[in-house]
Amino acid sequence: MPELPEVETVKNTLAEKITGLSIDAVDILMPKIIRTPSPEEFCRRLAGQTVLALDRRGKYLLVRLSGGLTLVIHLRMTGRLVYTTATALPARYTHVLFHLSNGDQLRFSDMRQFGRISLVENDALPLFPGLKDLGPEPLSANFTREYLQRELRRRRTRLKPLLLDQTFIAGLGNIYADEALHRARLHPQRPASTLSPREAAALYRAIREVLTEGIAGRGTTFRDYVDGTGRRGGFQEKLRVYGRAGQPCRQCGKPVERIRISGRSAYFCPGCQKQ
DNA sequence: AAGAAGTCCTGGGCGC
DNA sequence: TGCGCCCAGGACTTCT
Repeated sequence: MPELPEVETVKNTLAEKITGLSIDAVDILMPKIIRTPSPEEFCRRLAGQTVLALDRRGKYLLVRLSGGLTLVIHLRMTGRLVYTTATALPARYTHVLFHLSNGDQLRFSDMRQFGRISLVENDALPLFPGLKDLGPEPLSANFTREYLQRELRRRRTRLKPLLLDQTFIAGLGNIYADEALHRARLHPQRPASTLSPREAAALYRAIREVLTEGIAGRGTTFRDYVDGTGRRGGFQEKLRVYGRAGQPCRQCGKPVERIRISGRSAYFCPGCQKQ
């Protein structure tokens, strides 16, 4: 599941390949993947534009183009964006093909068809649904210990759903949220407003640490994730709780537990993360 | 207004 | 062995 470290890795690997190239043409094999504008307008407006740079905001990949346009791409669960030669055999579930000016291709594939691609004018980006309400970037200077502490105090919800709330903090998903809580030794059910300043500081440190290490590990391939060149991540080897129900905690040896919190699974160690 | 639940989607794991 | 049920989950919409 592409979360912040995975999207950052896709961004970095693709930037190397496609920056400076232009998009000659686009084939849309599954129209619903294009959120906006219409598929026809999407192809027409994209043709001839040059890739200026790649950025990331939360789990959104932003492809900055000439003509004052930005491609906004969300991979959701199983989406992949991979640079290939034109002759490479198309992966299963390939839904959109971008023909590049050097003869190679950028291909979007997605088994579960949850991912979405939009073409947005730069002026409209700050208002774009999904982007406009995103919380702070956890690795930027905007995300401070004070912000986290202040926001935790005024929320009545539990820690796990709060970390998944993209308007609270951008980029965390189920994997890194569980890993951050384990590192901070905090129970996922803990009401956010009950954290002491010391615990809030531990959570702040854990979030930044786990995301930084995730990026250094080139992301987590739990199932489907690959980077912009088709390579798997390496951080799955370093996971302490996510997907490890029944296996011993790497810190204390107690078996990792899996519970459901507001419809989502949460992995935690009952020894390290007391209620 | 905030929080919870429903929706989309398909491969894989499990039970019988 | 094989069928069918159910689960995984990010963001958006709908409900309470």
